[in-house]
Amino acid sequence: MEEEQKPFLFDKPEGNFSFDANSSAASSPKHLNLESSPFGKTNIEVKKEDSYLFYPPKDNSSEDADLSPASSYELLNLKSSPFFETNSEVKEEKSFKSSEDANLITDADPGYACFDLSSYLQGNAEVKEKPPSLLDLLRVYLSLPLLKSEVKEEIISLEGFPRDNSSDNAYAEMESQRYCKGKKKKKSDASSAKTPYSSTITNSITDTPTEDKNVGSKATSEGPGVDLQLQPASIQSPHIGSRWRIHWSNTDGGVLRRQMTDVERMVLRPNHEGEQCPVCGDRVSGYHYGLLTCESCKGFFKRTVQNKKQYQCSADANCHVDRTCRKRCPSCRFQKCLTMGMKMEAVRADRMRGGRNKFGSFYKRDRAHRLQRNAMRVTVIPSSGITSQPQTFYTPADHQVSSSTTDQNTHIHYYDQTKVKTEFIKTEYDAHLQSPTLSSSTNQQISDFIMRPGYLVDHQDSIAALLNTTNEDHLLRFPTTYPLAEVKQEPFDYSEHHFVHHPLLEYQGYTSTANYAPMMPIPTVTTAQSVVTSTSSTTTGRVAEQTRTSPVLPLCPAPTEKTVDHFYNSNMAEMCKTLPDDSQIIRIFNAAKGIKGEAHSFAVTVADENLKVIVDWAKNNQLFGKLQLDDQMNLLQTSWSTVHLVDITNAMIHGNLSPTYKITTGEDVSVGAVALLGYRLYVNTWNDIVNRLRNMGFTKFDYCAFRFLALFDQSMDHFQAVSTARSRVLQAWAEVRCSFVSGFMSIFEEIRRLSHDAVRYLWSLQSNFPELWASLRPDTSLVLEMIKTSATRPTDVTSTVPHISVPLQQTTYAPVVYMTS
DNA sequence: ATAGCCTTGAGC
DNA sequence: GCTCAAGGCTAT
Repeated sequence: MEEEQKPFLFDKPEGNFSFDANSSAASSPKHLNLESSPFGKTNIEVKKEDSYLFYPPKDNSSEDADLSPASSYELLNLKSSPFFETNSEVKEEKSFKSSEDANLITDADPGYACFDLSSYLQGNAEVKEKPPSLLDLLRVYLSLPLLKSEVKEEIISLEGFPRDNSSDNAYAEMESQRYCKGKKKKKSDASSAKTPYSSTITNSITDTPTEDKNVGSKATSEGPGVDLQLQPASIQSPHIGSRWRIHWSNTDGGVLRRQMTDVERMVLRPNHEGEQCPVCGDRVSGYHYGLLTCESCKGFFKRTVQNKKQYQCSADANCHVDRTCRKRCPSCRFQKCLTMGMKMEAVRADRMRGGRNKFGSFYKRDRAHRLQRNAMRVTVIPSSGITSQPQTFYTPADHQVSSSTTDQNTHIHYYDQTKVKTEFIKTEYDAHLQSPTLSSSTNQQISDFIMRPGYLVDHQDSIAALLNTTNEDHLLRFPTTYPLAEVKQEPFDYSEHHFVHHPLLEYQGYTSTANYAPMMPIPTVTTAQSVVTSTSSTTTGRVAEQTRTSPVLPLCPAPTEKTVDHFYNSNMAEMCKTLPDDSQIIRIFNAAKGIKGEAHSFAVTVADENLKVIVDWAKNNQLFGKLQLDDQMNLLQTSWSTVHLVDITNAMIHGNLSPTYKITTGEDVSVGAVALLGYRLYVNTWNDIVNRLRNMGFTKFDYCAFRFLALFDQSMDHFQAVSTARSRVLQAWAEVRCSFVSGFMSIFEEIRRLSHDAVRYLWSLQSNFPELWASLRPDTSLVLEMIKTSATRPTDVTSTVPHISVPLQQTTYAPVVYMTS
């Protein structure tokens, strides 16, 4: 056995181990059997030798094993593992609390060994003879290798697009299980445990679902392990709180794994998953009445039309509509449904159920358009591994995207050369379906544009394409939108056109054109405008002319092959792809507001949850990965607060967060107070920053640049990886902004300073308001531990950003109103 | 009234 | 026979 294993040790010092998974299958599924874990019998020997150990699949001859992530022979750092110190003392079976950790171990997984960082955060873990600090756990997490890209590809191939015979079974089961609800989906298949390699995807997906609402609390998931891939929900819901899970399982050959990253989740995402309803931002459930919308807007639209409801807006008919307030003004909600493209005629007068409607071909074409459009920016992950540079595909055929004559099969012909390519297109396509980040203000611009007279009649497909493009497209002023180019050749003048036919016009109560998307220009965006105008030298003076009549055109010049080529090959576009889903921060806020505690607890909970997102994002960055582990830790401790503030700032700019959140104490906490970790003194300053950036036309590119510049904090510029990252970001950013970045940079510096002030403030609570500090549960908050560590470590002379050393001027943190709640 | 889940059935 | 976008049902 030992001889067989040696090849997997590579050139690491040999750490002997003898592990027989078969001999130690735990009898109780609720028990953690350390003895059966790779740590169980190897620990002592490894201690003597080295802490590193490659863990091979237990059965290489298995066909499935070849496809499993086990084939990547992951590296375990046993010394860093939380089991390391405790293991020798736990010779026999050690159990988790079944009540708390039922979600960790499924019935289908006897012998499942699992260590859950979330449990540690909650203080629930049993194995804590010498519990590692939260920072230790972070170190473990960072030290874990990334999964190999082959795994992703195999998963994709099994999900099948187009399906092949080999994937039919899994696919069909997925489909059938879509209709199994809740507990029915729960795995109770004991045979799964007996045949650990029964499913390739089983071994590939270690994602563990957690209810979105359960941020920071006990996960209610069904647990990792066997057959998760057959539960779409497990892949679908990006979840908070479970991302830190690291587990080892008997059933899949003994691989220490980490949670899927956002990127991987995106790659794995099934249709519409993660997409946001263009009306309210909720999760899209499919095409409804002509548009990809959520279930609630579908129902709302149906009820409204079927019952011929007439709503009256009590305000100015321009109420904001999002998931949290969609019930508030049905008038504006319905208006937005129509504006976004829902079709009243798709509601059947005869109420006949089932079957297909006349929009079938529209949906199909729309899908094809999206697919083709997004194929243009496909990045194929080379099978050789994650270190290879992605290759960007670009095809001139995509210039015809959204043309009504586009052959929907074009992409298939073009890309079906290899399975991997085709399948990856699917995931990219899915990922870009109605971008979750399309802000309402952006939508408004779009609707302003499409509602211009004459446009609807001749450009139905174009409208659909336009409406369904990503936020990135619009925010970046890069067209979706070859059809747009056509349109632009004939500048519009509102005064010369009449409104076109629309079902709305025939609907009593909605006959006023005033109910259409308002024609008022959006606030002038001088910076963005000048940048884009200067970029599009090929579009001639027509741009200037259009500036007067359309709020959109000047920001969205007709694309040239050059500009499009530049965009789709730009580094910035690649960087943007790594950003977390915009809805992430919304979910964090919504979930955290339910956590018991006052405003500071709310803020710290939000920060803790977002920190996990930030860590995953950083961990997946190549340059970040080039840093030594200690430097990674230091960098994160320095930069997390700025990244966090940037995230909330971006969400606020684009209207993704409500201004205040009511927490369990009944208090309304402003987003600013949360963003600043409870430091309300500077909330107005921050609000001002938000407004200024909004008025400057803060785009996703800018957000991307801010986030990277925040992570790779200037104070760490003496590291090669950091300085390289910073210069790359600045260069890419300057390219897309045509060097007009100085205004943004000065505001970024303000944000950076604010974030550091906020951290100092929070730390000051420890001495100034010990009770409040204690109420924040510093023992279970990674954020607080980071702050504490930064504050108590020796000052780094190379840093330009002072570490928190002493509580600042106490007057600054006078008891203001922090204690009101 | 809302919104999540369920049933239906034409088209593929 | 499968898909998926219709309508229906029902707990809240």
